[in-house]
Order: sequence, then structure tokens, then C-alpha cells
Amino acid sequence: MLPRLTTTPAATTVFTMVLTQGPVSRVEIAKRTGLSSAAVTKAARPFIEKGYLQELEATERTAPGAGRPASPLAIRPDREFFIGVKITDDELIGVVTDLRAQPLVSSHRPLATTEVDSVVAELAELVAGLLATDPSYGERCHALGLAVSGDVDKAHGLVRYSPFLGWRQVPLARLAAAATGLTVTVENDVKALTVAEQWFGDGVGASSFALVTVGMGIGCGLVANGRVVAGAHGVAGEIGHIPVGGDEPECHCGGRGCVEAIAGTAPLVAAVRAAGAAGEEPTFETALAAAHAGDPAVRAVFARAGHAIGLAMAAMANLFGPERIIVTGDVPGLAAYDLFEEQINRSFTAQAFGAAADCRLLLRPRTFEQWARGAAAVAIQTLFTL
Amino acid sequence: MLPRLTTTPAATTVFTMVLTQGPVSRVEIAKRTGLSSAAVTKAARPFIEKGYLQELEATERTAPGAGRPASPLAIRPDREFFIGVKITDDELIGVVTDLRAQPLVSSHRPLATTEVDSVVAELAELVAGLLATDPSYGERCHALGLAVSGDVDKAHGLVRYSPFLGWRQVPLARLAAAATGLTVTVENDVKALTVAEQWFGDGVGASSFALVTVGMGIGCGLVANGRVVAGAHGVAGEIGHIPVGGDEPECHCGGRGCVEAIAGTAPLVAAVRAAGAAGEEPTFETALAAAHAGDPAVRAVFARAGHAIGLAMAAMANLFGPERIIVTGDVPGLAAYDLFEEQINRSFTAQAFGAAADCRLLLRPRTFEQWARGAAAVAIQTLFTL
DNA sequence: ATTCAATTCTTGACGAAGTTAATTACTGAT
DNA sequence: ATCAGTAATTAACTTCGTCAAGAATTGAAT
Repeated sequence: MLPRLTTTPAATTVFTMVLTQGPVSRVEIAKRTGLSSAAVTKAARPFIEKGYLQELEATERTAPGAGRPASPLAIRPDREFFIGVKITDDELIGVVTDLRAQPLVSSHRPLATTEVDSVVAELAELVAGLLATDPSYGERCHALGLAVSGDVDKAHGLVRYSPFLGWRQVPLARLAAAATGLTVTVENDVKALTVAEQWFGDGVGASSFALVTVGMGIGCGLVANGRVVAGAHGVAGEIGHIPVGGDEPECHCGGRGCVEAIAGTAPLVAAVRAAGAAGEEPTFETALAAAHAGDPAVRAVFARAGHAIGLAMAAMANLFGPERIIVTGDVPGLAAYDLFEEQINRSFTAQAFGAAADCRLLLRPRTFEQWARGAAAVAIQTLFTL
Repeated sequence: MLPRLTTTPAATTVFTMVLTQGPVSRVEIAKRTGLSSAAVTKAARPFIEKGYLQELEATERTAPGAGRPASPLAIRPDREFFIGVKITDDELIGVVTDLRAQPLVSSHRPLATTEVDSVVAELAELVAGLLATDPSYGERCHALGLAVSGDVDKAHGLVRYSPFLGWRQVPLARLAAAATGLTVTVENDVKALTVAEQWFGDGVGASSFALVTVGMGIGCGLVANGRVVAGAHGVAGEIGHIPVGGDEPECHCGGRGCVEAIAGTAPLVAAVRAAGAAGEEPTFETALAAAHAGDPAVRAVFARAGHAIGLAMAAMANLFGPERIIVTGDVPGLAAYDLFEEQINRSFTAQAFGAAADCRLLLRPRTFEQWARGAAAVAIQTLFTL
């Protein structure tokens, strides 16, 4: 267990500002937070003493002017390391990150089964392997973040229900802590990625934004008033089940017209097959290739999917009014994104209500390692938030 | 100007808990908030001294037991009064409320024009009339809340854009303050109603909930993590422009398939007309009568509208995961609600994703005075929140 | 009746956190 | 060199809330 450094509100504020807003002078921190500069000095001191923060050298200082030059506070990223692991149904993806949640090494480990004990055992080995890659990791890594799809109770480290893994009420934090000796946080995978964007990515500085993930399914993480929207019953961000398709396609969720039933990987391939394109037994890869080769029937299917995604994003923006929308995807979705993009933009703009269309759309490809990074970001945020 | 009593976090917490959670003992407040009971005693004292809070008499106390009986703190609702006014394009609706935002008197005033100066002048007369109804109002009323549809900048008391009123960049708080001598807050009407539910209605105790208003249009207010979702570009809660209707109906917003283009009052009447039902030139009233009389064509139109509303509510719930959904409406919507209700419930349940269907649906008819009450609630919340 | 245990509320000393105001530190310009 | 301007630090003070002890008020046991 790492002793908690952020004991007071001011300490939390100051440290997270330096962590997320890059090097900042004390006066600047005081201005932005409303604290007195004296308070900033005091709050920063313990972090400097313990090596989490440092003052930048004179050479690294910014624009000069009249008066004493500022000595901006900067994070020491290698003061502490974190491990983030994304757990899928057939693989563990793990990364070691620094304090800024920057991935340093990554490692994959296939899963033969999703049986809990077996996954935890594999996880322990993955973690041990990652820690062994550098001696400093063993010394200065105390926290592990896990990202799992489904309904996660972060406060209790409990996976309430994960359909993909077939887990119910699994006390994953406790099990993983016992197996690895680290402090463990568990979070829903989309929310974890959202936290990574909020603190270390394109959500920095926005009090509200949305993250839309396009891939096998379509997911969404929301931040409002600076906090992740949790969802009262374990459900939130299910943008994939907004019914924009009319009565037509039936969805695995029992609903009709869901975005995911149009633009999810499986329905998309099915639509290509129904169109008789991309070969005898089309797969996502052959469909992709056919679309890139210019097959109009296949391209129409992708355009329809993009339309559905754009409408759902507009619905979300109309309801929620985010400052920005970050669009990202896992590996398959990522490869197809160029096929969606134009139609997403067009349909979003057409359906966004009034000023909601002013919302900035940011396209950000993210690899699977980024999901693991999200898990690490949650561990970091948990450690440094009161 | 009323001097601010809630200067410290503890004072705010204690007072708002008594205000919103009814009579509570100090120990109970301490338990729920995590404060020490000593802190509660200290925080409560100034409110008692100034007459905002009182200790309940022995006779009013709750269940006895061993030990010193609790003396619960209760609000003194008549210590301070508030005026709330809802501004529509053809009418001002005003109420005087007590500290609990309970309406005591109401008054309407027709508007010949929506020209700003004229509206402000009418407003001043309305307020003067309301204050004259009881001498204590004049003594103990210092704040006025205004509710306006459209994009409102509450922090600056500015109506950025209100399509219904044809207003742009109107510094309404300043103008109304000058005309009435009261401290004025301005808020979007749906958000105001949401605040009323959050503090004094069916949102009490919920850290997240949604309010859906069915009427001429369909609106929505959202509360997440205990705070109203504002929307970055002045847009939020536009549930009426979620495209659940496919490509079919074109909406006045420029989009297609919007809920409001199906279930709004005008499109609904148009659909009845297209069906050739409810008389030569059907109005909302004749359509309503025909539906209540059992005309199947008209009932089908209402069912279709209910379906659209239910789907939009499910989309919202899937995305947002509210603990509860409060469904309400203005006068016309209210009269028709029984025709929507069954279909709303059915379509919501069908489309809600997994546990999102567990969300409690509360049907709460609200009169126009309730909207005015919402404005008063915002004034109250603003006064007693740090 | 009296004592005791239980629970609520109050009080005053203390401690932690942050503010203000004065001081020191450092720079470029006159 | 002096000076004006900005940054950071320091020390005294304020404020808020905790803690621990005690006062208040009841029901139950002796």
C-alpha cells in the first residue's frame, strides 16, 4: 500500500493540475484554482520532497519578461509506475505506465478459459512478467488497474455482471490483490478509457465531454461537470442501443432499430452477405477490402452504418450537450473508420439540434493497449483523488 | 440583497439537508453527511437564531426510545418568501412560494407582445401585485426566479437565445432586478423544473434522475452526480430531437424522425387530420375528445406518439442510466397523457437495455404554476448554495 | 425513588488548512 | 547601480471542524 499523499483538497487540486495540465508555475495554479499562492507553495512541498514533482531547470523555463521568472512545477513521471490490464474473453492486454499513464511496455497473454481463478492466475503471471522487464518497476509500482466490459462496482472492486466473460458478482479486486500483492482498482472498460481521456487525453480541460467507441459494438463514456456519469443500475453509455433504425433490424438486446444492430461488426457483415458482395462467405476483413476496393454495394452498407452512428451521436449530443466528442475504436472499428467518417459527420451535423452541432468532433484512433492504459489511468486517478 | 447565510460547506450541507429531507435530528444529519455532531450544532445555530430553522416541540417528536430524545431540526417555511415567474410567449405565470418552494398564491398576466421592455414592465406589475397579497411577502421576499425556454446563461442572468420569445442576448436578470428591486436569477424552464424536483419533489435523495416533459414539445432535464447537466453550447435535454422515427417525418429543427415531429402537439394534430378523423379541421382538443370517445384511427395516432416517446426515453435511459425518470407535462400534454401512457411504458420497457429497465418511472402531472414554482426553486437553490 | 445505561446535544480546547501581508528572490530596463 | 515588476516564501492570524468531556433527558433495572 502506498501512503496517500493527497490528504487535503488543496493538495489534490494542485497535484492533479500539475499532473494533467503539464508544467505550471505556482502563481498560475493559484490563479486557475482560486487558491492563494501561499497555499500552493505549501501544498506542493511534500510532493517535491517525495519526488513526485520537481521544479523545472532554468533552461527549460518559458518566455522571459520583467520580474522574477517562474519555476514551473512538473511531474516526475518515473516516480511511480502503474499497471493497467484490459481483460477480454480471450486475452489479457497489459501495460506498465508512468505517472502520466504513458505506456512503457506492453504484454499480451491469451486466455484459454474465462473461468475466474484461471484468469486471475494468468493475470498474476502477466503482472509478474511486466514487473520483471525493469528493476525500477518492482520498486516503484504498487497499483494495478483492471478494465472489464460490463457492469462494474468500482467502489467495491466487484464485477457485478459481465456478459462477455460470463461473470457475476466476482470480487475481482480482492482476488487480484491477493494474487499480485498490489492495490487493485476495477472499472468498466469504456469508463476507464474515458478517465484516460479526461486526465491525460483529449478531455483535458473540458468539464463535459463524450467518448464514443466504434468497434464490435458501439459504446460511450460520458463526463458531466467534471465527473464520469456512472449510471444508477450499472447501465450507462449504451449509445449502441439507441433506436435510430426504425422497426427494422432486431437487436440481440431485444430491442429494435439499435445502432449496434446496424453498425456493429456482426450485423455489418450480415448486411454485406445479404447484398451478395465481398465473396461467398464474407468476413469483416473481406468486406473491408471490398469497400476499400470501391465495391458500391459494400460501401453502401458502410455508409448506412455511418449514418446510424452519426444519428446516435447527434441524439447523445442533443441530450447531453458535451463540449467535445472523442470518437475512437478498437482495432477492427479503427480500420473501417475512414469508411464511416464522412457519413458520421454528415448525419451528425444534420441531426444535431442548433448549437449542439458546434460540438467538436475529435477522431482518435486507439489501439488495444490504450484500453489497458485506461485501466492504469483509473488506478492513478483513484490514488490521487480524495 | 439578503445576506448570505451559507458561508461554509458545512452550513450549506446542514441547511440544505433540513430543507430538502424534512425534519432531521442533528445526530442523523451528522451520520448522513459525515460531519461531527458538534459541527452540526455549530452550523445550525445561526440558522436557528435568524429564524430559518427551528427545533420541533416535544409533542411533534418521533418514536421514543432509550436515551435523550432527539430534537429534530425543521425548516420555518414562512421565514422567507420567493417569487417564481414562468415567461411564455403570451403570458406570465407567477407564484409566491415559501422556503420549501410551495406555491402560496399565483397570478397570471397576458402578454400582448414579447418585446423585452414591455415584458419587463409587465413582470414588475405582476411582482408588485403578488407582493401586495400579503404584508409579510413585502417584508420577507427578496429574490425572484425567472424561467424562460431556450438557451439561458444562469451565471450571468442572460437569455442567450430564446426562439419562442425571439430574444437574443437579453440581460434579463439585470433588467428585472432594476424593475423590481429584487435579486433575480434566470434559468431555462426545464432546468428550473428539474431543480424543483431535485430539491423539493420526486428527485429528492436521488443522485441521478431525469425529468421528461411531454407537451407542445418534448423536453428533458438531467441530474447526474447530484448536479444539473448544463450542456456546453447551451443545448442539453433535447430529447425531443432524438431520431427514433426513421427517415419519415421532417422536423422543424431540420432533422428527420425526431420524437417531437411525431409526438409534438402540432404533428400529432396533423397526423389526425391526415387520417381524416376528429372532424373537418381537427384541433388538439377535438382529437383528444375523439380519442377518448374511442375513435381507433385517432387512438392509433396517439399510440404512435406514445411509442416514439417511450423509445426516446429508453434511449435516454440507456445512455444516461438515471435512477428515476419523472414524466410530466404542461396542460395539453397532461390531458393526453392517459392516451400515451400504456404505449410509453411498453416501448420504454422493450427498448431499455438490461438493467436500465429497472429505472423507476414516475408519472407526475404538473400545472403551469409548477413551472413558475421551478423558477422559485432555482432562486432558493442559488441563495443557499455556496 | 434511585441508580444506571443509552442516546442526544453542547461546550471548549485543540489542530489542520488556508488566508493575508510582509519579505525575500530574481529578472530586465533605465 | 538602482528600480520596477513578478514569483515564491515565510510567519502571524483566522476559520472551520474534530475530539473528548460533560450536560441533558429519557427508559429500564434495582
